[in-house]
Amino acid sequence: MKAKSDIDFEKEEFKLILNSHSQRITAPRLEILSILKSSKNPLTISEIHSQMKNSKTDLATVYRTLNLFADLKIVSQIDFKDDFMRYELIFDRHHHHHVVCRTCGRIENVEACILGELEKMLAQKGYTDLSHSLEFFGVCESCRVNSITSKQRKTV
Amino acid sequence: MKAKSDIDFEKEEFKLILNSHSQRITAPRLEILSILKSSKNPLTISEIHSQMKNSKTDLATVYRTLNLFADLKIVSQIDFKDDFMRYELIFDRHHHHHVVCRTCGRIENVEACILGELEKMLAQKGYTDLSHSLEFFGVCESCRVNSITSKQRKTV
DNA sequence: ATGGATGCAAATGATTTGCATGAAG
DNA sequence: CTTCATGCAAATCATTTGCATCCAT
Repeated sequence: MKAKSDIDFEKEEFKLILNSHSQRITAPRLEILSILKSSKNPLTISEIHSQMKNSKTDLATVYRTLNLFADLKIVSQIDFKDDFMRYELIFDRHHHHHVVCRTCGRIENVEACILGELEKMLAQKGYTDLSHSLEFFGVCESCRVNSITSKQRKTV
Repeated sequence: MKAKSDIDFEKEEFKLILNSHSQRITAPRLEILSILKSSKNPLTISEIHSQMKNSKTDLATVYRTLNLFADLKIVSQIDFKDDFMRYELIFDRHHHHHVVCRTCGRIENVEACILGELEKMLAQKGYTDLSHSLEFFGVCESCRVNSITSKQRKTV
């Protein structure tokens, strides 16, 4: 559990971020930042919305806020090829990618990124302002084990 | 322009593909395969639909067909973070990625792929059945030049 | 005060689905 | 002749938008 001073500190940090982008400081914005900060994984809009204490905040506000944050590059938008966009804080974490288990959906970070060379190649071709998106998909160890177990069960 | 014998050959190829997956050979399926084969870039559903001669083919059929092809791994589904999925034939091309110009939308292939090492690392962590998606975004040379030109125009 | 943020409700638009019919094997 | 694909129309569902009100500055 967080101590009160930590909460205050966090709040000040969020206010600074909003101020530095000339954006108004409002309760929904602070709460959304706090939810994102305390999550290890990228979150969907409805996950964020359902974690809000102030339950009268409208879904539309959550959408508008995260679009704003994405434009300001406060969050990154992540696409796991299901029906939902996911959002993750950018500041205070370094660039990374994700592995998503195709079976249980668990998400792990992949810290390594060796795409510098590829981007260099593209820069030589004349591209500027380069970015990339990279996601991995697979079946994690525990899901593999479970699936083997259940196959054995079937054959018995 | 394609010679008749080429068209026949292509058609036979498509029939073989469908047969090998125990899928029925129908006019919409053959036509969609042909459109995909003749395109250099991944296509959206509505691009495919509007290129169909047999204009009574329903959009729903195009959706169903491409979902089927994706399940069978005849096409790959590509996500450029706009509102549309794109589809590209897998067979007869080797694995590659894309650069999308953020300004004009032009798409170029990126043949190099150096992700083998990263996937190996994930395999050691216990992941199986690995795949990845990788897309680059940037501003292409001609768009950069145009934008500089128009800035100069403004300052004059 | 006043411009921007929010809540509410309605619109949008890509994708999916139910069902009756028609074609493929 | 039976299974499965298609056309048509309606439904779904994430996301966006218009507008009146409220709040941060």
